[in-house]
Amino acid sequence: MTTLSTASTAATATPDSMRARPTMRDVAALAGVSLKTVSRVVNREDGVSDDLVAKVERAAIQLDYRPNLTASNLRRSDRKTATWGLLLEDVANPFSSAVHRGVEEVARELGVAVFTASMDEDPERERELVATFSSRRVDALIIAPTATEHAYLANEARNGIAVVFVDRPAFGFDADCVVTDNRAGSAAATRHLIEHGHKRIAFIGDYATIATANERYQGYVDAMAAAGVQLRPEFVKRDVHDAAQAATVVHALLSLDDSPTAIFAAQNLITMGTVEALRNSGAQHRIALVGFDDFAMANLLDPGVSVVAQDPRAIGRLAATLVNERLAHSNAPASVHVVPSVLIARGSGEIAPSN
Amino acid sequence: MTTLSTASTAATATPDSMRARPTMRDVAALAGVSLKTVSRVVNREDGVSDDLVAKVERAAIQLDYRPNLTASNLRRSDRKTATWGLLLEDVANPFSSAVHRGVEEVARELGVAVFTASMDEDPERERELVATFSSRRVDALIIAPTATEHAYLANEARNGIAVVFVDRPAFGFDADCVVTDNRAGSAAATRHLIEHGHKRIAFIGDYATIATANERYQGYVDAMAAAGVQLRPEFVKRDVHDAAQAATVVHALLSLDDSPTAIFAAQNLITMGTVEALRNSGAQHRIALVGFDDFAMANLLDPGVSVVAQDPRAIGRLAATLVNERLAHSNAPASVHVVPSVLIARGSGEIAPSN
DNA sequence: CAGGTATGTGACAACGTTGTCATCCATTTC
DNA sequence: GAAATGGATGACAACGTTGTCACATACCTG
Repeated sequence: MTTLSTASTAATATPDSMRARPTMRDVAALAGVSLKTVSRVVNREDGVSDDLVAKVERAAIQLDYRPNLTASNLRRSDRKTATWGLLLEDVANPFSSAVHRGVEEVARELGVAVFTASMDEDPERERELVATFSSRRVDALIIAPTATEHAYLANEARNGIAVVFVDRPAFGFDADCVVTDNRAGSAAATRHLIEHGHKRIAFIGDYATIATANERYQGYVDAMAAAGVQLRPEFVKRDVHDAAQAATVVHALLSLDDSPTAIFAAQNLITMGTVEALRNSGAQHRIALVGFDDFAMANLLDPGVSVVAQDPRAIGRLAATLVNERLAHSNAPASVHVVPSVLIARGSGEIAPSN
Repeated sequence: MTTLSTASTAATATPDSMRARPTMRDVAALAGVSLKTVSRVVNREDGVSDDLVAKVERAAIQLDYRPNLTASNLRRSDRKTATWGLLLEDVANPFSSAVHRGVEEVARELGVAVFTASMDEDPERERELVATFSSRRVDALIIAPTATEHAYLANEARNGIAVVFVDRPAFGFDADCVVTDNRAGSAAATRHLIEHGHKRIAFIGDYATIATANERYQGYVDAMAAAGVQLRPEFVKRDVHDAAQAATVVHALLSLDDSPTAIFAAQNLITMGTVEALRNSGAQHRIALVGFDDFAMANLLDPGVSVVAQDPRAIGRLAATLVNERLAHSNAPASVHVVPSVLIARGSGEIAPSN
C-alpha cells in the first residue's frame, strides 16, 4: 500500500475547507491498489477485475474524486482537450447568441466544453482572445471575424488548431466558412417588393467595409437590374450602422420630393430604426418595408415586419460539425458553406405603392 | 546547450502541418538558455538580464511559442486556472445572454476565460456540467439554478471551487446569490395599475415551483392588500410557462362576465403571449398591461408595453464581482444581493379602466 | 585581500495523469 | 511435469511547466 499524497495527509490536520483536492494517488491508497489501476478504472479500460473496479469506484465516490482533465490532457498522446473557443461579435446580440446555441448543441453531443467571448468589433481583442484560448490548448476556434486580416491565424493552424469562420468570410487565411446567402436573400427581398408593385425602392445598408453588407447591396442591385427597374442613387444609403442612424436616414428619404414607396433594410438594427422612424412619421402603413435578419416581436408590430430570416442556429450547428470533421481529417480542402435564408411575409412587405 | 525536444527534432522531418507545438524547451534551445530562464521571461519575473530577455523573446516569436497554461496550472502553487464556468438556462435567451455579457465584462478585466453552457431546465444536465467544469478545474461556477436541490455542490465547494448563484436562490447549499427584487418589483407593477384606477387586476405567473415566480405573486398580493383592493381568485392564473399558454389564459380572462381591466404578466414570455392575445381580441388599447422583465421592441409595439425591467447585465457583473471577492477571502459569510428593478411606462400600463 | 552579500542562472524535482513495459500468477499445451 | 501462453496488475518515465535550491560570478565592506 502506497502512502497518501502530502495533500491528503494534511487533510486530517486541516479543516475541510482548506483540504486539497483528492488525486488518483489518494483514491489508489484508499482502495489499496496502484495508481495505474485507478487510471484504468476511471478511463473505463477493460482488463481490470470486477472486485478492483468496485473497490476503486467506492473509494472515488467516498473522496469526491474528480479526474483532473488538465493533467490528463498533458499526458495523453492524442493531445486533444475536448475544448473549443467561440469568438462572437457580442454574446448578448441575438444573432450571436443563436449561433452560440447552435454550436453548443453539437458540442454537447460531442462532450466538448466551449469557451465563449465577445469581440465588440475590436480586431485587437480578437487577437488577444485567440492567444488566450490557444494557451489553454483549445482543439478548435470558431470565429465570427472582426479583423479584416487573418494571416495571423496561420500560426495557430500550424500548431494544430482547427479554425472555422461563421457569418463573415476571412481574408488572408484559408479555412472553412459558414455564411448566409446574403446576396440571394437580398435579391429575394428586393424582388418581393418589386412584385408588389414598387419601383421606388430604397436600400439602407451597413458599412461598405463589411463584406456581408456588400453582398446584400449586390443582391439589391441584382434584383433591380433583373426587373429592369432604374436604380436611383438618392435612394441608396450605405454606411448606416445602428438604429438611430437608420431613423435619421429614413426621415431624410421620406422628405425627398419624389420619395421611395418601399425600403429594404439590410441589417437588423437598421430594420428596427426604420420601423421606429416610419411609426414616428405615421408612415408605417403607407411605406413598404422588408428587413434582412429576423428579430423578436417582428410579428407583433403593426404592421408585422416582413423579413428575410437567417438561420443563425443552423449556422452555428454547421460550423460545429465542420470543426468536428476538420479535427478528424485535417487535410481536406477548405470550403465555403452557404445557409439559405427565407422570406417571411408579415404585412409590411406587402403594402402596395401609395400612388 | 540542451538538445531539442523529440517533438521539435521530428519537426524538420515532418511537414509543417504535422509539427508538434513548440515548448519552453524548444525556445530555450533556440535562445541558448536554460528552460527555467525561459519560464522566467514568459512570466515576466525580474532578475533576468536584458540581453537574455531579448534572446528568449526573439526565439519565442520565431517559433510561435504559446505558453501551455494547462501545464502551468498543474505545477503552479496557487493552483488557479483563471477559468470560470457559467451555467445558464439557455445562452440564446435574452435574459441569460445579458447575464452572460455582464459576467464576461468583469472576467475580461480579470483575465479570466469563461466556459458557458445551457441547462434547459434539466437538473441532470446541471449536474453533468458542474462535473465537467470541475474536471477542467475551473476556479468558480456561476449558476442560474435549474435543480431544486443543491447539496451536491458541497463536494465542489470543499474542493475549493467558488460558487455564486444568479437569478434564483439555491436550496440546501449556502452560497452568495444575486437576484432581482422580484417581490418589490411586482408590487410596484401592481401598484402602478392600481394608481391608474384599476381594481380588477389579473395576475398571470409562471410555475409555482419556481421560487422567483412565487416572489412575484407575493408582490402582487402585497400591493393589492396595501391598497385595500379585493383579490379575486378567478383573476389569478399561475403555472403558465410560455407565450401560447399565456394567450389561452388571456382569452379565458377576457370572456369572463366581469372581466379584468388590467393584467400583470409576471414573466417575459407571458407578457409576449398576452400582447398577442390582446391584439387578436382587439383589446390592446382597452386592457391595461404591465409585464415583468423587459424585452426588445417593447417600445415599438402599439401601445408600447410598460414593464418592470430587470437589469440582467448588472446581475451578471455583480455575480462576477462576488466570485472574485470569494476567491480572495473564501471564508466570508455568504450573502444575498438584490438588484433593483425599474418600472418603465410606455403606454400599456397607463390605460384607464374601461368602465 | 579575505570574507560576506547580492545577483543572475541553471539543475532537478514535482504537479496529476497516461503510455510502456515488466512482473506475477493461473492456465493451457505437449 | 516442464514449458509456453495469456490476463491482471504495478513500477516507472514522461507530458510542459514552476518551485526550490545550489552554484557561479560580481560587488561590497573593513
